[in-house]
Amino acid sequence: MSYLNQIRVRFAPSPTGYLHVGGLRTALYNYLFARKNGGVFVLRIEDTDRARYVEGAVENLIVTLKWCGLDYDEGPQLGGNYGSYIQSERLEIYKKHIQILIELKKAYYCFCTPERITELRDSQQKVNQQTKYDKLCLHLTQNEIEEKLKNNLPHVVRLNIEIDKKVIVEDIIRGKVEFDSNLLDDQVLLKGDGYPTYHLANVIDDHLMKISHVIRGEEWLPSTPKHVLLYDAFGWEKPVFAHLPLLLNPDKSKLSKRQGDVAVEDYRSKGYLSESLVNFVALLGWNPGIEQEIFSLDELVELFSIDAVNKAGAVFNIEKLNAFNFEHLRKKDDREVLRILKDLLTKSKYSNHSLADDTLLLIIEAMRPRISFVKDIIENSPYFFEPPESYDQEVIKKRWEEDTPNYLRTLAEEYSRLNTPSKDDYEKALHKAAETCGVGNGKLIHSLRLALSGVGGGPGLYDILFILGKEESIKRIYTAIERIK
RNA sequence: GGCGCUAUCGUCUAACGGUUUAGGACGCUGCCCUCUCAAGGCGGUAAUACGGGUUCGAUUCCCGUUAGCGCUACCA
Repeated sequence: MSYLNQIRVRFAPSPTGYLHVGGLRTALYNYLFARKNGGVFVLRIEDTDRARYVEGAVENLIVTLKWCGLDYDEGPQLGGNYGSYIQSERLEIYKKHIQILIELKKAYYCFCTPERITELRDSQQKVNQQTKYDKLCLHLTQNEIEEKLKNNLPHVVRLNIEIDKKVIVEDIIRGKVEFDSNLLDDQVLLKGDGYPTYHLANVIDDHLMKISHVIRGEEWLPSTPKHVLLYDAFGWEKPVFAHLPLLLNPDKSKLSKRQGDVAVEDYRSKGYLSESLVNFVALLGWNPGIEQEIFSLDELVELFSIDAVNKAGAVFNIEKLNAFNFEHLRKKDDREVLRILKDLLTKSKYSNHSLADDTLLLIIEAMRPRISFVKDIIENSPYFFEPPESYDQEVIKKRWEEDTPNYLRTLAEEYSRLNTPSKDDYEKALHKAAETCGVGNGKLIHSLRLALSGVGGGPGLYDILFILGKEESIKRIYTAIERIK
């Protein structure tokens, strides 16, 4: 009877300072798998590399995960029955287990200096051999080992890989993958500083934390046979493996910093909605087989199936992410967009604007089909927050004629007679002014737009008038007459 | 170099041997709508890497070639 019948998965990042989008995808698939199957989602921090530790990284990771909506059931700050969930706090556990391995002769002390290892590797490389430790220290006698240990000689502990063995990795996504043990290196399990390597720590923790499914990136596939050997050495039941396809740069290499943003935090600060990022990343390597593409996190949980995950890597395509953001922004509640907009305004040069929420809501309504980001409201239509600083030359050339000032004056006079006008009133008054001038509406419409906004495009003209209000609109008309040409 | 993984439009993908003139989305693009810019509606563009098998029939199964990627640390 398996003791892994309760579904328990984990996301096990190392605290390097930020959450990589590839990491987000891995975390998301783990989360979706757990939620879909009534399992438990564990967060575990793999901080066994002291050199790479970044202050505050764990806290940041948790904040970012939370922003994405991925709440974990056990982990740092939350606790659980299998803690600690931070590997640097589990050193004694690893030491205890490494002793078992040594007694079993599945692992052995190695006193070789880093220099010797480097030399060995170099010489192997020179003759195009695979690089591998030569098991020199495996042949030390018990006395020699004890002597060296007594003298506190620096050492590591290595996995003793058996020769001539076929190691099979069973993977949900890729099927059976076979490795020849003769090609596997005697991996360091316990480092000179007493910390375990990933290989040792992840196997021990996954076992102790009763992880049933290891869902992680494909870059781990080549080292999985070592993990399998470790499970076998301990006599432990193996979890089910699922190696996810990689997220790729446009040039198809593994997604990296050099070719754009990779931190979830970067996308967050650029104004992407977490829903968009999560939705987009979910569809990189998986899809539910229906034509719908826009999903909430809950819908993803409902639809998710680990069996449907693809094998091939997927390019992280910003253009499509932007389209997802457009879609999610359209679906977002008015009040939430308002909250975001007000927050952005506070940080902008319009921080002392005096627009009421109702007016901002009108602006949001007018701009929503024209933007992919909330910040675009401020960037694309600054005229809602301040009078135009300049007027688009192209539009002037095309729409501003000799008689335009006269038409606009007539229009302004018409508008000044209005009393708390509606959009409709603005339109009717414009028609009337055009008639008075004996010209088509178009002669007024385009030049009026230019006078009000300084540009040639944007929301409906009467929407702009209504949002700006009568006084401001008239003021802008006269200003434009003065300033243009 | 060795080992491993992968291979459908430019990109993300659908097709779980036959319902396929290979479907959708993004991008690009044409038309319509229209006070502009968008949005929206209706179209268009563009793919099974190559070669062998298996089969009555291969995008789908097998083998090889090629290409891409990953791993090859006392990093994860």
